Order: sequence, then C-alpha cells, then structure tokens
Amino acid sequence: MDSRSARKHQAIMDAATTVFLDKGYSGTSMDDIAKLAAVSKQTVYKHFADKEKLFADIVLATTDRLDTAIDLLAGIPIDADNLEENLTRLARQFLTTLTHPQVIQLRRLIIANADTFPDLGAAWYERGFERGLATLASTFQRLSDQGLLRIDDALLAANHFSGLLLWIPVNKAMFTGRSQHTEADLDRHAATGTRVFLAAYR
Amino acid sequence: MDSRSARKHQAIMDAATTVFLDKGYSGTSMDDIAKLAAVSKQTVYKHFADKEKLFADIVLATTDRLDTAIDLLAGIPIDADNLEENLTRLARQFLTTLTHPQVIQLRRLIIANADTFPDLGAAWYERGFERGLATLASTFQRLSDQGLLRIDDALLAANHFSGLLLWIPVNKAMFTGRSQHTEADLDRHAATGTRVFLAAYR
DNA sequence: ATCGAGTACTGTACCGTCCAGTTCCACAGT
DNA sequence: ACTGTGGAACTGGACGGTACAGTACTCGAT
Repeated sequence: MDSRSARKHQAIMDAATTVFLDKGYSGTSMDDIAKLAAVSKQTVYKHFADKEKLFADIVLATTDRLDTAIDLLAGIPIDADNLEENLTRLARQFLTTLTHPQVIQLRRLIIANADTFPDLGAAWYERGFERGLATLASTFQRLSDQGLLRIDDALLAANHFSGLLLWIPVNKAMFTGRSQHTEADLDRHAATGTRVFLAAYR
Repeated sequence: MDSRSARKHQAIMDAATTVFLDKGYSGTSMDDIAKLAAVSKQTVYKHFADKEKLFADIVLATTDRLDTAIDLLAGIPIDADNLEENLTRLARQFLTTLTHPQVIQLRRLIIANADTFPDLGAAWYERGFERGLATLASTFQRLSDQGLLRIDDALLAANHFSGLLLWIPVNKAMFTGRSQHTEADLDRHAATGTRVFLAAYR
C-alpha cells in the first residue's frame, strides 16, 4: 500500500525532519524541504496545511520514536546478583540513547520554540520525558519490591537517577554545539552516577 | 561619567536584553529594540556594529551578572553543626537563583542559537556553568577538608549535587514555557536532593 | 555645528498561492 | 493480458505580500 502519495508524504516528513533538526524552525524554508524531498512545493502544501503543522507533525513523530526506544531500554531485566553492575549498564544505555546527536538536536529544537509552540513543548515533556521517567520508576519499584533497593517514592528516585547521569553531558551538548562525548566520558558518568544512586537508595 | 552616549548605550543594552529574552533572536527586530530604548535605529547602529554583535554583548553581560551572583551564593559560610540543614539552605538558594525566569530565558536563548553562535554557547558554558560548578566544588572541598564530607573529586561532587537539584525543575521550565514553580516544589527538591547527596558523600 | 530623532528607502528572504503542463494509477472495455 | 481514459496527484516556476537588516537623508535640539 505504498501509494505514490504515501511515499511522497514520507519523503517530505523525512526531509523536514532532517532540515528542521539541522537548521531550526525559522532557519528552514519550505523550499529547502521541498528540494531535499525532491518534491514540488505545491505537493508539500497538499500534504501539510502550513509550516507550523508540518513542524508539529515531525516533532511528535520523532518524540514517539524516542519514547518507544526508552520503553525497550527500561524493560531489560535486571539480575538480583551484581545489582551495581547491572544498574550501571542500564545507566550507560540511557546515556547512549539520550546523548545521541538526533535526540540532542530535537531537545534543542523544542526548547528553542517552546514560546512559539507551547503545546509542543508540553507534549514533548509529557510524552518524551515524564513517560520515560515513569517507566524507569516502575523498574525501580520492581527492584524495591524484590528488596534490592529501598525506595519510597519511585518517581523521585527515577528523577534523581537521571539527574545524576544526565545533567552534565546533556548540558554540555546543549550549549557547545554538536559536541560528541567520548565513550570513556559516558562510562565514567554511568559508573559514578550509579554509585551515588546506590549509596542513597540501596 | 554618565555621558549622554554612555546612557544611550546602557538604554540600548537594557532594551535589547528585555526584548531578546522575551522574543528570542530572530523574533526580535532592531526596530523593536530602538523603540523600547526610546532611541533611533541609527543610534543603535552607532553603538553596535550589527544585530549579532549586540546579541553577543547582551548575552555575555547577563552571563557575567549571573556568574557573580553564584559566587556570592557559594561563598556563604556553612556551619559544622547542622550540616544537612545548612546544605539544604544552600541548595534552596541555588534553586531560587537558577530557576529565576530571567535565567531560564537566557538558557533558552543560548540553546536556541547555539548553532548560529557556537562561540556564545561555549562562552556561556565555561563562564556561566563550569565556573559556577567550580566555585561550588571549592565549597565542597572545604567541607571535605574539615572532615564534614568524604569527597575525592570535588568537581564531580558538585556535578552530582547540581544534577540532583536542577534536572527536574530546569527541564520542566525549559519545555513548558514560563512555568513558575511553587515555593513548596523547590523546598522539596532542595530537601530530597540534599538528602541523597549526603547519603553518598557524608 | 554636532548629535540624534524620525522616516523613507534598498535589498533580500520567504510564506503561501496560482497556473499550465505532465505523470501516475485505477478501472473500464476489448 | 492489453489498451484507453478520466481524474487525481505532481512538477516547475512565477508571483503577491510581508517582514526585516542595514543605510541614507532631513530636520530639530542643544
């Protein structure tokens, strides 16, 4: 069922995602998108009412992709033995996912336009952020029920966990352009962050 | 030495700061700034070469103001007794300062334009972020020398402290527009964050 | 006579629309 | 299976309208 129309639609979405992530909302022209999608501008406007609508669509689509990625990640079972090692590995994967250049660029994009598109910022916050925290929290709750952790507010614990891990690398990436972290940096953040977390919650 | 010229200069800086913080870089026109400063556009261009230069100047000036505020804050002495209470108060003041709407808007502004002005992002990161962490770290080092904390990497400890405190409220503010936190929220973040920090570092 | 206000102007970028001509696709009849 | 046909979708380019950075020029104030 890849009708021509559907193919074009997808091509436009892909192109728009690329260009918006790269150049920001106002830095992107509809002509740019049409050209990259190898499609006429008329066709773009046939599929999307206007620039704002197109922007909202690609942001939400990308957010959903990220959301499912996090779900998968938090679903990985954690052994009772070697709790610290297992948790460190979870932390490490969190870091990999959330410092991925595309994710960083998406954050940038939403923050930059949170004034113009308040609904979009709120939607991202709820679907891409709070939901991620909630799944992480349910993992912690499980560990707590097994007696491996000592937690009364699982959501708060998830907040602390992610704050310990992400505050530095995410901020660095936000401010210093497309800075790529070395693997060693991320390893270190995962290890030390997990250690502090366990000191408080084991 | 308030020459007429100096006063105009200041008026333009103030107006530009206000408008840029409110509407973002590309959302702000030079006419807006001139009008708010009660000055002709010609005069604006007499004092600042172009829009980019003006933007860079006001960002760096605001960053410096924030930096000195943090210095003051981290310099407050901490009693040996009631460590947790004292640290919680420090945390609370950190939160107040860094969730101030102006600061949040400045962060937004820099992140939004980190691609176009990479130097500015880097400058903010070094002067407004790493420097703040460094002063916090030196406070922790002092406490460690007094035997109140057990720290081997003071800078890392400062990172963890700020991550625990700021991750949630700052993210929320970034994404959900000018959301104001209730005092109670901030109290709670300060208390729980400090508790986790002390569990790991006391 | 110097400085700045006020305003008009230039050049550019870009959103969204329009139109004339072309390609794709589903479905009919053979 | 093969062809023909109608309609929908697409192309490419042009165009109106608007917004805005930066410049030029006139006139009044001090």
